[in-house]
Amino acid sequence: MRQELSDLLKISVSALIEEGVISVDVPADVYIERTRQRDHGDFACNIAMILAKPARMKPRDLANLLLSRLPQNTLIDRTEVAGPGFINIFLTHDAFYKLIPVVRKAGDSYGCCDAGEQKRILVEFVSANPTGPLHVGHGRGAAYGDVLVRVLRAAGYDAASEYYINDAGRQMDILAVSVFLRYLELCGEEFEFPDNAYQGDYVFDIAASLHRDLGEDLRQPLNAVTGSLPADGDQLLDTLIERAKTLLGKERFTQIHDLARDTLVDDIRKDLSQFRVTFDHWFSESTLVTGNAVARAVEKLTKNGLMYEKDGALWLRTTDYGDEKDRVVIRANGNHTYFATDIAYHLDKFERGFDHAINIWGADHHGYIKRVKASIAGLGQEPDALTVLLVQFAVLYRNGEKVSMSTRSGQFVTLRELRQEVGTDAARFFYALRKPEQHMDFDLDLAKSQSSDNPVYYVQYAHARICSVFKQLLEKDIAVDLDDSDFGLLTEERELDLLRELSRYPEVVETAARSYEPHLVAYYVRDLANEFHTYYNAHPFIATDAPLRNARLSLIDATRVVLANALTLLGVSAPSSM
RNA sequence: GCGCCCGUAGCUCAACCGGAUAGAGCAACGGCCUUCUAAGCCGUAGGUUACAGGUUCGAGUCCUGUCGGGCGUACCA
Repeated sequence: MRQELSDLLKISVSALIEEGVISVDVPADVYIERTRQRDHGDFACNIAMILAKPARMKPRDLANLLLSRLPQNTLIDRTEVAGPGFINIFLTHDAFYKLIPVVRKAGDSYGCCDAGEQKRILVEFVSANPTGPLHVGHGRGAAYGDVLVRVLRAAGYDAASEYYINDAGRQMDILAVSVFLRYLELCGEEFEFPDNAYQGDYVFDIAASLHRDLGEDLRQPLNAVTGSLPADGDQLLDTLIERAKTLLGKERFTQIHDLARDTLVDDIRKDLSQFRVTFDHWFSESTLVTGNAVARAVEKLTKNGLMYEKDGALWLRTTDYGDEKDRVVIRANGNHTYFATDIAYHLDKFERGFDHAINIWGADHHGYIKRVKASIAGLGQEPDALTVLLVQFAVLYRNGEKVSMSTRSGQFVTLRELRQEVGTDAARFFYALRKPEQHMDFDLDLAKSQSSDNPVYYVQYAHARICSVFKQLLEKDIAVDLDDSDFGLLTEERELDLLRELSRYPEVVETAARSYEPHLVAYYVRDLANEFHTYYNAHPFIATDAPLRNARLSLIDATRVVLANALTLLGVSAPSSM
């Protein structure tokens, strides 16, 4: 609808240029916006004010001239020039009426468009270390990423989702050692469990399954493991890792390591799946090492003259691309850094043929953006081919008090816990109502409460109400013919308001996709529910004569379709009864 | 110190490439169920958009500075 109006005005501009009345460049796109106030019409256009200066005309005069060249059409009822030079456009009722059959016929594809031109986009999100269950902070990234992927697809992008499994680093070794220590406890050993090893119950569970399957095969003399450890926490863990690797041998240490990883990845996958978040790919960091991708990336950067050696380490000259300092890729001890696998990973993404890569990171990682973009540029890619979207942490409040979280100490509210207490629908909608870069206060008591404060019920209720109306019709055996309705009977202000809202949906989806702001869909669907509830309270659907009844039922059926579509984009269910 | 993000009603948050009179929900107050689900609707009240400048026809939105909050500044992951 907006596009059609934009095209009409573009013809006006072109006409004036051709006639030689004004001498300006043809604008690529004439921007039309929804008005905030009803008496400004349905749409407004500021093109006259933008072109006034280059055309050397007064904005209002130019606006009138543009209107005089507007082509004939059936959409526009009347136009006016207002304020400093706005062109206000009032649409005909027919322009809205014809939407009803369009929506009902399109069904779940209403709102979809081809704005994305099927460009291939890879969206990587969550990517939490598989060293423990997901917490509510990951939930925010998961909800945001998943809805973004759904919105991108609806807007015509070929979007794929991916989870990057950080399974090649020290944290995983610490997890393996934590499991090993719990295993020794199960063998009857007694010692002080390091307080900076992983404390969670899941560590114990993995150890228990090892003990069940292998008995005491992995048992080592306690003194060889925990004897005379360094006092420093980090050194203590590193020493334990070394000893475990030596005592068990590489094969058996890897066995524990992989069991821990697979158990946790599997747990995360199930957890996310129940949160209705599924991934197209699960990408393992360790395959970059074993598959030589890291070496290949380093080689490529070396060939491009961006690597140098200093103090025994290999550095990437990221300062060439605006980073504050150069970064180490290969440490003096020969180990690759996390950054090294990240470089290889992004090289791999583009080698897979994606036009664009989106990374959704926790805001605490913002310091890495420059260096990753630098490495992409160093590999010969356009750095803008990567967009990093930051999700701010949710600060949790319980009983009015801030909840502090630490994965290592095992003190955190898990996503699973939230889901089970709040429900997936409410949790997802709660997250979806906030734009990602906004700091978020997450009130656990409110989210966990089943009260009507939670806006998700408000929207779902609107959908259920419509379904209920149609159920009533069946029960009362009232004939309904939605395909032959006289929409001209829909003259109530509330009906036109509702239609106007329905017409907005495709624009919302497209804007949400283009700006990576899926929260717009959440706000839209709440507004739509509000329009419907207002209508519902003001006018009867069933207890009217047949022609009006059919027209009104067609309208609310179209509303039902859009409510369901928007909820689906948010990954929230649309119940037919509540 | 430097860098990034943020600052909008009492609280939580919106505001469509910069547009006209900044909007919702919650909390407060007052109304609406013999009729399709009251998990609903209608109304009232609530604001110097942190502060000070600047850019222009027009700024919550862009620029500069100040204040306040969060995060980051590793041969950690």
